[in-house]
Amino acid sequence: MNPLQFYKCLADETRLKCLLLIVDQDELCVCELMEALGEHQPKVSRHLAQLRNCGLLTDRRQGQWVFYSINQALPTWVHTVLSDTLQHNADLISDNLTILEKMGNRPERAQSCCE
Amino acid sequence: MNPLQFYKCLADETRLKCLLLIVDQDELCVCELMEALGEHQPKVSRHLAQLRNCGLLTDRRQGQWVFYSINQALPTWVHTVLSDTLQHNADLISDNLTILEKMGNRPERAQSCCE
DNA sequence: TCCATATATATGGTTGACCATATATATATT
DNA sequence: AATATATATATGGTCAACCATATATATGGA
Repeated sequence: MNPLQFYKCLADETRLKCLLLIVDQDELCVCELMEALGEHQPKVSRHLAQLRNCGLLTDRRQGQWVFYSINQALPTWVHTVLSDTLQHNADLISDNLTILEKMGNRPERAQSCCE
Repeated sequence: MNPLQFYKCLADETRLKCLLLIVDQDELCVCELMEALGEHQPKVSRHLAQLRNCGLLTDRRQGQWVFYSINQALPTWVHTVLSDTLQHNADLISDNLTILEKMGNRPERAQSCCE
């Protein structure tokens, strides 16, 4: 992971919040992120695609939903930077987490075959 | 330190390299950074001013030179991110460090009054 | 067909590059 | 000491490139 590319990914409010929300929640789908952030679907989708193309996120489809999570193959220092940032700036997404928890109709996560 | 502003500062090659070089060398002046990066003076000066205005760097004038260093008042997580980034991506500035070490006429650092 | 998600295009705003110039200090010359 | 010059750094203006957003449309599964 090239640090310059990595920090460019973090240098946008929508992307930064998506990443921190996903770090906190392990896995979120586009509609949950839309709701939590109060942003339109194409905007969220576009930024998630960019984060996936850069290798920061991986996605898995389950029925109609696409769930995004942090790419576990990333080097340790990248995970450290992300969790340090969240830990010391939890207020940045606290409102979004509150909205997420109040959200109705959150998609059920199916167990994957081997869990 | 607002994380978004922080990461915007890191999301430019000139600024990222300036920061990592200064983390490595503790303190550098504009002419040393120009030489190490092979960039023109106004460009380097502009980016350093931005980093100082955001609170990432502090400067001290000594004769004709202005030395920049990391603002020690920054929160710990910021220092951690910077040193982690350098430690795991040393190759990013290794060429620049080589140039710096070969540079002639590097300004002498005066001891401050209390050291 | 409906719902969730992705993509294409156009537009507006931001940012960095570049050049010229300004300021400030040091050194040299008279 | 006064003046001229050199060096180090900062800043203002313009332009082009890039990026984010919005709208509209497309895809793909239930």
